Amino acid sequence: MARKILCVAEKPAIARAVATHLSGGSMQTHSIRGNQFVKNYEFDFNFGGIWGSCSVTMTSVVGHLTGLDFERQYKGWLSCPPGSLFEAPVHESVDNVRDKLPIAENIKNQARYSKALFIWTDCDREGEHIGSEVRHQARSGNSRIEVKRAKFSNTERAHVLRAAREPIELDEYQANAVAARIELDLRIGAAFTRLQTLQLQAVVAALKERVISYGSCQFPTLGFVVDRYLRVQNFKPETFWSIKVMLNREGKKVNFLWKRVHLFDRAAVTMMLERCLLAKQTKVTKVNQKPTSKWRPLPLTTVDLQMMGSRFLRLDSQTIMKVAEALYTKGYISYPRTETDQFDKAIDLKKLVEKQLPDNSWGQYAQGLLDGNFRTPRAGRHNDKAHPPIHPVCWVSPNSLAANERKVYEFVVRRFLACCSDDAKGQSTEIEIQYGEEMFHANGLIVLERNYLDVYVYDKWESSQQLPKFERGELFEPTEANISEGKTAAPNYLTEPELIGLMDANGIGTDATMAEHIAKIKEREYVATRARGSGRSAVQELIPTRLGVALVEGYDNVVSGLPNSVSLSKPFLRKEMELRMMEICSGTKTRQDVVQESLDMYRDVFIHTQRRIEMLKAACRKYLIEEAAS
DNA sequence: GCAAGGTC
Repeated sequence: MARKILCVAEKPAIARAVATHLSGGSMQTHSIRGNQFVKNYEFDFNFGGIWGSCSVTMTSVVGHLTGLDFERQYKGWLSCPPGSLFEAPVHESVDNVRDKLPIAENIKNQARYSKALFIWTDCDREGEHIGSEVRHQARSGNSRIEVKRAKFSNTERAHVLRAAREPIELDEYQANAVAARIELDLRIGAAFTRLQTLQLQAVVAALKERVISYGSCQFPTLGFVVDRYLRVQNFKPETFWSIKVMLNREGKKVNFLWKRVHLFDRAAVTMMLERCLLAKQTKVTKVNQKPTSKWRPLPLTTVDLQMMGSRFLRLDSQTIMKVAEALYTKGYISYPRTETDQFDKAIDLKKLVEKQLPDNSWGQYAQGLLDGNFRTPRAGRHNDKAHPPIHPVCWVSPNSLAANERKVYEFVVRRFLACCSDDAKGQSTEIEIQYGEEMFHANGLIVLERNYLDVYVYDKWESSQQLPKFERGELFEPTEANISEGKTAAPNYLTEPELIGLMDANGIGTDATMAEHIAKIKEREYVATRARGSGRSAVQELIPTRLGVALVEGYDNVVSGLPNSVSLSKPFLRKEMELRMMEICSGTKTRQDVVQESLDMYRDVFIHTQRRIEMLKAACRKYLIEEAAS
């Protein structure tokens, strides 16, 4: 067999899974020198039309292979004005940390003897860029090597075999979009970080030796926390009034709620109630009884895992991701970083359900699914075309898991079984009445079939008190009708699941990094966590520190004079960068265009900040000296 | 001593 193909995946686990399928399980495994994670797998495979029978070496990288940095003379913080980092020369090199050099060497050496490089990185934007990094290494060993990539979105056997026989081209546009992102994040992050750190350290003693970093993701993340904090601080409660109608019938109390909910004008409400009382009788205008259901959850994505996890498992998002990664590495659950909330038709879900039969808590439930209760999961609207939704891969005894691992594993399994179940079914009743000119309603619910709720203990859906009988058109005199008074309540401080939801909705960070950004602004002491409530019902809330508030207020003051008022603590700038990346992907803009445009925009803000640096300093003095003293 | 994104 003369021809050799070099396959390179994005991570060791994919290399192993693909090699196993292509070789039918009979590959040879070799460790590489200098890296404990990456392995080379050797076997023969018939690629069909394109390359025919070949010997194959399948290996991997471990995420990005290279990093971008400034030339040496710009590395010292005092070596140049921070603003010059917008233009300073940069270079890409193999990261010397975490044993990446041996991985690069391995690819270069293997490429020497290979006819073709076959890239198996994830089929997303970052994956295309990692593929281009791999290509660069391979070409340094063999400049004439042919380059292809595999198109795949999971490691099901049939799917992998087809991908192996239908190679496509690397998407240069997507790789370029990522290259632009990398350069912008570096230049903008470093320039602003050095500027504000050097300037603010000199103002307040408390900031000496502290790094005050700026990042296009960490600042908007901080902005969300501060925004909510200010809304809580500035909240003024308002009194409102409402009309309540109650009827005693068949020994049951029925409370009717006002259609207007409440008003802030006491006199008006009093007058409305008086008109009701004048009418004496109320008339039933609607009796609506209909079947209703509570939908089973969607297949699990990373964002949902983090949001539901912080809410129900009492773990912060970073812990959840660490634990999920450990479960993935041990082969218990699928890849935990995914945006996909729809299962591919090719996945044999019943086989996965069957694996859970031995479990003491949910084994019986799983059996029920196999005995006829199984339903095809709902399909959400997201598909990253790289990974399936998070699901259990095999059953694992709770005894062999650490406490946090057990919690996360149990959540993943229960969620998966819930997805494969039927919706909960019930009957809802809505009674609407007219009393004078005003409308009121009462709602009832009877849960008839719990279905997925039996296994998905995190959702609550319970029958309300049963309503007595009403008939459309009937008249009755209410037992009570009066005014009730209430006060609007201040919003709560932001919780971690809420913050993740905001980041997700605004495109701040990715599924894999959102937890890191939150951890980063805690590490920088821009925000702190505090428990709201106590015991089992305690919730962690995020509260900005004085420094966090000072930075947001200071920058808002700085840019308030700019014509299109760009705020560094709002998500808009990041969103704009995302839109420009998409333009590179669609071919309407080049990488150079986008880098130039974005740098011009941020350079404006930067120069403005330098000119009005006093406003930033003043905000820090205000919060860190005056307030600390008072 | 800076970023964000991969992954371990």
